[in-house]
Amino acid sequence: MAAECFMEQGFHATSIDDVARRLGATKGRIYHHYPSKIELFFDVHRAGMELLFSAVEPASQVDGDGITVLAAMLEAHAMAILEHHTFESVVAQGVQMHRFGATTPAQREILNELIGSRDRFEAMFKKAATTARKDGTLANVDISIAVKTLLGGIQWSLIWYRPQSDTGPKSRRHLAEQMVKTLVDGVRARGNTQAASAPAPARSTRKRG
Amino acid sequence: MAAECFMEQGFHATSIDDVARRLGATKGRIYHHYPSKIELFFDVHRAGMELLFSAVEPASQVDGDGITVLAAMLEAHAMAILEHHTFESVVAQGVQMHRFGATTPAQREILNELIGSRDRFEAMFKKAATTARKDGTLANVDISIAVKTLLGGIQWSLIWYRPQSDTGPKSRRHLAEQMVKTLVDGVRARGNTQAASAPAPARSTRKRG
DNA sequence: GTCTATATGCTGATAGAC
DNA sequence: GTCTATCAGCATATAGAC
Repeated sequence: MAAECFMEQGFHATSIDDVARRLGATKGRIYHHYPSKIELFFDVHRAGMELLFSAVEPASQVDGDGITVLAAMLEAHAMAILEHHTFESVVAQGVQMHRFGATTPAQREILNELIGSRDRFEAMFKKAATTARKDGTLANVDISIAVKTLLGGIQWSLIWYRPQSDTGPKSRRHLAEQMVKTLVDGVRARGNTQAASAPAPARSTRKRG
Repeated sequence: MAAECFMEQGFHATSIDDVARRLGATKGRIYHHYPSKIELFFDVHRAGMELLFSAVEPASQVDGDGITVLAAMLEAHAMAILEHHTFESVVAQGVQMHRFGATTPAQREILNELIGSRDRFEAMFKKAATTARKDGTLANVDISIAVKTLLGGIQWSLIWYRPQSDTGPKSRRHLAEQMVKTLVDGVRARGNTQAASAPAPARSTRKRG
């Protein structure tokens, strides 16, 4: 499936001719397999979601306390995003497309199905966070907002990650580990410094200069 | 400036007629002020970046240790993103556009300038993180990756945030606080549980079932 | 300054040859 | 199944009236 040009230019900027050219063929071939451009897009979207599920579901079954499971899921997600960033860019586009755009009722229905799977995906992380809460291993945060923020921290790598600067699975693993460490443990130093006990960030806007 | 329809449908899916209609006018008006569609887009992008700078720069001057300053900057950034999410969506699109697309050398040059300001923006956060490191208030993370992850966690709200479900500045403030708390303090419970001392997430994939 | 045509090119989709 | 025309519609941009 060479339909990953959607990633490079976006759905609207990508013409069927572009896809066909990259495939070394002409439009005829594509329209033989797909009735319309948007259904091709949906298919890529669907494949992207399946890749995410098959990466994260096993991770949700690891042994350990709540936060350990959540961290494993996040790392699996991060690895999947980096490895299949072409597909996952399309997924992200689909989410935005759902938010507005989709015109015909038929398209709307398919999009709803895809967004539904997206919601089930997020629910997996919420469930893991809830388990960690009961566990006592989750910090005192709003689970819904926290999960969106965690996933966002990882998914934003779709924007800045450049695969060509990648030397292979090892550097991807390093990236994934660092992202997850940042998100799970935070950037505030742990331990017995005075900063670690302050519960909320200061909001004074008094200036120095 | 009603050119925020770029946010709703994206650059390519938005026609000049769309923008003009929302403005209660016709194309003539727009082409009188802007020579082309992409220059209109660039102008919105530029405005979006200025909004970010004028939100975060004051926050970088608050009193406090390194992590406190960083947290204040993140919260200011989050508030700006939520308040001006239309403009910031355009900024995000511009980043992706830069990654590939931009065809003519003239467009490329303008985009480079805009992306340059984006890099200066990120550098502010890296500088604050470096200060916090010297401070001892920053956790042991890769600063470059951590900053990208922190900003990503906030910026992903561009995708899921629905302004209509917003009851005003107060709920935005709540969202911003929760996002920053999640990012700065992490989701792992702090304190004297056994989990808090484990440095890295487990990577065993042994299943239960 | 703002509007109403209008030119020009591109793109999604179709029909039919091979 | 895949390719080569080809149609029809739409979008950027321009020219000129008011």
